[in-house]
Amino acid sequence: MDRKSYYITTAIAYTSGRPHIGNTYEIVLADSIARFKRQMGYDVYFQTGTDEHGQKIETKAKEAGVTSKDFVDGIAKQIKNNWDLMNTTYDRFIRTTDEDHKAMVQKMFKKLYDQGDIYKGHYEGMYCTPCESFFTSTQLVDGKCPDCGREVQPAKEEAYFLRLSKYQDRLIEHINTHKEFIQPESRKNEMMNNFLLPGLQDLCVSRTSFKWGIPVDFDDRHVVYVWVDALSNYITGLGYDTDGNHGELYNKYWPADLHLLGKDVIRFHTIYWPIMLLALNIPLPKQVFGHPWLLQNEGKMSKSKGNVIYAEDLVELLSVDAVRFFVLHEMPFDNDGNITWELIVERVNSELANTLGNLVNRTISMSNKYFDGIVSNPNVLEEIDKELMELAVNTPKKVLEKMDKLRVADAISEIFTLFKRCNKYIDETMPWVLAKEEQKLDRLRTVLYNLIESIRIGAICLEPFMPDTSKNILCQINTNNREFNEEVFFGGYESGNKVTQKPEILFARMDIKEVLEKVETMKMVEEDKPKYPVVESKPEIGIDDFDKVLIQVGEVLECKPVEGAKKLLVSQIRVGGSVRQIVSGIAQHYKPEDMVGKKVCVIMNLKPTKLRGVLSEGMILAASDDDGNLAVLTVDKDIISGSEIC
RNA sequence: CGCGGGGUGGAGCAGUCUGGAAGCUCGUCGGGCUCAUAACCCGAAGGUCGUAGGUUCAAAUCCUGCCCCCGCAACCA
Repeated sequence: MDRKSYYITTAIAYTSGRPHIGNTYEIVLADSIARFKRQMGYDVYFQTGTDEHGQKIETKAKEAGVTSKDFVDGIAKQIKNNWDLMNTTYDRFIRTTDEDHKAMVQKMFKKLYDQGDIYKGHYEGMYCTPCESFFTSTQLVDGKCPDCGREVQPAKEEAYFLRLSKYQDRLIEHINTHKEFIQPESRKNEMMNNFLLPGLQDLCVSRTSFKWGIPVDFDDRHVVYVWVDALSNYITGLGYDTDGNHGELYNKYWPADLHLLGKDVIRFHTIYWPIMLLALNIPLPKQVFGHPWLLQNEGKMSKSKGNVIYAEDLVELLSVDAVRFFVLHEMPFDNDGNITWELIVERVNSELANTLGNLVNRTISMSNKYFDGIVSNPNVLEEIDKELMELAVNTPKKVLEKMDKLRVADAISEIFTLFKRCNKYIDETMPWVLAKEEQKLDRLRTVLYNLIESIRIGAICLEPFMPDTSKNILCQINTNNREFNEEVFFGGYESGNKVTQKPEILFARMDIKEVLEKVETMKMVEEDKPKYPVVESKPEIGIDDFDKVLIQVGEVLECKPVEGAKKLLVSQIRVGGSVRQIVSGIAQHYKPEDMVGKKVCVIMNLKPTKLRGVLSEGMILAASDDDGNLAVLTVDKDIISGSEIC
């Protein structure tokens, strides 16, 4: 019998910068659902990846002085490393710069154009030339560019449009008849009231203002709008083909069971994407879930606010599972969650160290102390055992119920309720008292067996959320019975097994003061890292271009300030047999007497000019960074004045 | 009157759809226990559920007005 398939995706991450804990949350959330479905016996395909095109990336790459491709290669690697660090089990990491993806997006665009769903038109709006961006009149701030504050002009640009209007009624119908399509429901209302019911404007799906994108193959002045490009990944990654020659994965897994994404991009996934699919005559995904954000102190995380928390830092201080636990447990279903170091430490101490870690530790310790680690079940039950046993058996069911509603945080809480009940059970049964009386040893054995068995069931339930911890616990109690089963019965633990002799601390308690100090230290290290200057790249030149510049070594004979100028020094420089007078803007960095005797590099064939009325016959080469530091170029070894630099 | 979400003991949240004695985690205070990671278990204090009205035998929950916070507003990905 074929197992039921389950296709889950995350939104692909935009490669404009280093991923922070909010990005990491999404992949961990998706991973926990994917793992859970696998545990339930589904044949799961889990896709994630990176969205790598667009103007923003082109600009950022330019600032960094690298090609767009090199830029996204670097970030994509960072993102993938981050996903791997978090122990996520994706099946494919797709990049929108992958050749198979690019080729199919072009075919899709062409097909939509051929059938008339994409048409050529004009985009009109207010244009800001320095920002190379169009804005609607409502976006303008005081009639000026919202980004840079400069004047904007009305402008018109040729562009391709997707006929959203044609499909909007079908989409509204679909949303109304598929209650589960958009989750949580509040997002559905938002989309309906804001966009669908007032009526959709056709979407501009091409750009000519920049080049970093997938070219429209029949009109190469245009590149495909990044969202059209990005959303397509969900089917191109499976081998969808416009001609119907789909890959095996596509036939098996599409339509997707769940698109998981941040609430900020829900519009793209519940309006544009379904309409693209409708136009291509492809079934719609079954569910789109817009998860909330992880916020830090009442504000969205952003680099400009300097309040960004990175997963790598968290993992370094805690552990992968602690971080997974925190983000999964702390994030409510449809409200934004908070993340602060104080909150993290509190949760780790209270839930992981105290409730779970200590429970496992004390139970194993008692087994060793009283029975040399042998856990057996003589079945000397008492009334008091009932509640624990019932709860243990019901926990997997409760987890399933919560997971079916994507209530991941609640699912985890159910598991911890069981662990808390175990702790209480220890106090109720008082094993240390039983141990004192010979005739109560079988009762003691039963109590410990009940605990180990409850821990076993809890640990199995924990696997999707905290895979390492789950495995660790099951190893420590030394059981091979690790199958998740909804209809679990109490007693699956192999009676007579021997638990580990030395229980390992699962989670150490943390001290908030120490943690904050370490965070400070990490921040310092971060700040100590060199800040590379932003240098705009220039067009490629040949060696012949370089040859046009004559640079020679010169020796500074004398140097004095230029009268009336704060920044200028005038130097007499001997270059070979002749002496040149050169004015340089270095007065704030060098004293005149420091310059004398230096062997500097001089551009000789620069057109002479007058600065502050003083003749300058060339230029001294110097390097400067973004913080205003400046250093004059000198030669590494002593070499005779007049030597050419080549 | 653009749209959506939120305002519940000191902190973070659930409960609101389907009205019926206000719940969870942390913190505070008191007690118990000693197997364990100063942990675990029990108990207590602390809330007029943003505010003003309305419906009802009964409202955190339904209706109306107001105040405050946050997000979105479609060429920003």
